[in-house]
Amino acid sequence: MKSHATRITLLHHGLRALSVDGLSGVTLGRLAEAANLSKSGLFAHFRSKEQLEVALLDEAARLARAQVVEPAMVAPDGLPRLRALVERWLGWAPRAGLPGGCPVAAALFELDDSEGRVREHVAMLEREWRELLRSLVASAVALGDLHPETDVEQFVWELCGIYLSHHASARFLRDPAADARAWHAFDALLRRTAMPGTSDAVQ
Amino acid sequence: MKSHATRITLLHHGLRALSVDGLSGVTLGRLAEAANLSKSGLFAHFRSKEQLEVALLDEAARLARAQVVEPAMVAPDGLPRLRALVERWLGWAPRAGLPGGCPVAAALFELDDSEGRVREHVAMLEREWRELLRSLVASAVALGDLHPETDVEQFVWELCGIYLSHHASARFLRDPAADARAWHAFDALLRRTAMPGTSDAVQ
DNA sequence: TGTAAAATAGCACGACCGGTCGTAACAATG
DNA sequence: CATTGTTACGACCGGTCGTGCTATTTTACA
Repeated sequence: MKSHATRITLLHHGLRALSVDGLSGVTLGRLAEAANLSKSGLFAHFRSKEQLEVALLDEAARLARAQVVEPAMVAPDGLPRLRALVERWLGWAPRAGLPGGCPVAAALFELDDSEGRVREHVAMLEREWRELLRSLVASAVALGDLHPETDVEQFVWELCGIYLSHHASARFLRDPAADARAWHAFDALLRRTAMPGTSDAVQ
Repeated sequence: MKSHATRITLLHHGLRALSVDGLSGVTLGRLAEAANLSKSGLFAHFRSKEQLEVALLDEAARLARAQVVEPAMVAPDGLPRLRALVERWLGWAPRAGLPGGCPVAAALFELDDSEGRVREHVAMLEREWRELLRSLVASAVALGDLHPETDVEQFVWELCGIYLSHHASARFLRDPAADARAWHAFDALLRRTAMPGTSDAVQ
């Protein structure tokens, strides 16, 4: 019982550090100090650095589900729900109380040339996320909010580009217009796939 | 004279390591070993880790200028030149002989929550790069290849999103369709800003 | 309340980190 | 030829890394 509470604390502080410093920036020593625990006490919870990293990524995904996905799911199915999700997705990390940026986005660039379990885990999370996006876009297509021949995969790919560009311009360049740029891009993407005349249809 | 040759070697090996492991993954010890030099011998060239990182980022920019910008500049001014640049930009790092991905793109996500000279240097490089993009887009507008009321800043912002999404899908997800997705997105962006009817004009 | 089990602390390890030291070979310059 | 500055070496600094092993404390339950 006590163990569970301690684990919560560790994941909490670990996720904060992860969002700021990235996977390689989270160290056992610093995390133990932040959680008021000895390094070996911490080590007993996660039997390796690798397992800690996986647990932290899962915690990030759990938080995103709670703060981004679930609230968006109350919106009406179709385009409104997709828009609600994007609304909560862009810049979700600070809004969820994290001091840094989206840990998964950062991991995409930190681990792109690595191998191993952690990379595979990030890949799985990212595939699941894109699958969620695909299902929302597909619903919008099925309900007639988007052109019936919309290339769903392409739509999701470009939406991810908007998210990454927003992350870079908001967090790194600290551009106050980042939100406006992202919405402008998203609206243009919607316009493209909504109007039959200039559609994005597959041949 | 000998000093210069050694420095070239160090930058060469350092840039390779940078593209794979990121800034924090480049260590003095490993770089010295890769360049067959003692750690203190290496230290005589760069008087701190920070200065090494700045030098490596400059080297990456220099390489990009030679492999991406200069070859593209021979294309006719306007849209052809812009297209030529994008052609060489997407996936330029491996094409330039680097074993990993674009060091600057990775740095955007590695340093987004840090402070200091290195971050400022990356910010400068990124600002310069976007300025180059802006000038090419503006030329395409001036020559009538794009709608006269094109929002140049927005165009560049979305183009950067395409680059980042391409980086993520090509390098992390290892999606073979990454190139096709990026070109599809770029073409759609061009179509949007070329056709007066569905333009992206500022009000 | 006694006791087994779980949770945490203490300590040590080998490796590596960025960085400094004194020193020596070498080049260029006066 | 003497001097000076650069380049490189090897040893070493205090610290931190991830990870074991062994106590000791704390908790949960009979």
